[in-house]
Amino acid sequence: MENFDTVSLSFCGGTHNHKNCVTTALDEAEQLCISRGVRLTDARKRVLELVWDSHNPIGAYDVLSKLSQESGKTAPPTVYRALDFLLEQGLIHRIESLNAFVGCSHPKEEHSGLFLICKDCGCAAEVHDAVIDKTILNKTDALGFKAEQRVLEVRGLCPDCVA
Amino acid sequence: MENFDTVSLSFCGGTHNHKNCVTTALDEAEQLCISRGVRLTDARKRVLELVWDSHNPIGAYDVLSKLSQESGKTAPPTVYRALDFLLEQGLIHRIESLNAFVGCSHPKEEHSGLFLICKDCGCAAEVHDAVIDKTILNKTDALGFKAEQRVLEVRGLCPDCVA
DNA sequence: TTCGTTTTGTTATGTTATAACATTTACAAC
DNA sequence: GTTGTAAATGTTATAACATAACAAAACGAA
Repeated sequence: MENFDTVSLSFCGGTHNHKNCVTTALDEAEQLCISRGVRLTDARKRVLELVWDSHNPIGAYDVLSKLSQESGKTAPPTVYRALDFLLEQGLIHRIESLNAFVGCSHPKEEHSGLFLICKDCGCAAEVHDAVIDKTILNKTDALGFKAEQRVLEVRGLCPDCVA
Repeated sequence: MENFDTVSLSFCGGTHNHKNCVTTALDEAEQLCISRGVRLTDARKRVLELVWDSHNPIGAYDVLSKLSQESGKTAPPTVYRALDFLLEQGLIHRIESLNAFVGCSHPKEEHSGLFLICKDCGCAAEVHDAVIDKTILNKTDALGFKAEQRVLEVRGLCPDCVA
């Protein structure tokens, strides 16, 4: 497995051209879906783009309203179905504590990230740490619990908002 | 800090008299609220009892319907207010990935648990592990993120359902 | 007993998510 | 290219989860 000990979505202060992130993510998604033999339809791609466009985690109904603005009346299932597809393919993550979604920048391999959510600016960074993964797995194993999915979210203040 | 490296709510198969758990928890809650100078009113106490009575995590509206059965018409804010109070006092935990609540058996000290949630039987065990706490804190500190609250939930199969 | 605070009641509404079924689209087999 | 089938989308309705706002009651200190 590739080394993921990185902050994949930089904190809000990180000066990066988010447009590039989006383009790259969409291209990767396209390739990935082809290689998996699944269809990244226009609707799904557009939802993925809207999720990425929003720098911060975005709620399903916010995606819905943006979609409605550009395409006329749209109903919740349209959005939820696209989101479900994207979740299945690992192209986005759901932040449980926010009921919101963020793009994933390394969807190739299955993984559970650690999400650092700033209560002040609302930004969310996805972090990976093999030690954390191992530590938690050790614990669940020791208890005879067969772990399948993990939710790990930390709420607090990002470096920019601490300052 | 007391040693919490234990499974505080046993897995569903654990043969324990749950009624005792409930009684003990209610007594403790009573004492704790007195010592903190906050009021564990009848409504709050009853909600706490209902949460404990349910061996598995219980949703706010399930609490509501039980409350309505015994006390006549009850509205959501009644339940949510009680749940909020109990959360503030650390007497219950919220499971984000289930939108549900569980009693906490060691509310004296503030803590963030690890919740093991069985997708089969629906049981949830609260576990504590200082190494996990430290590992995660190390990571957030290293990134300059000031952690305040943590959500750590693992979904899978409990020992009984694996077998 | 009076006053201010906390708690509860009540009504309404906001937010998040899915069920169920009709229609359309993609695409492989012929 | 037509046709059959599966996948995807459209559409309507509703379920599930949560809070805002204001009125009334209960509590407890002065």
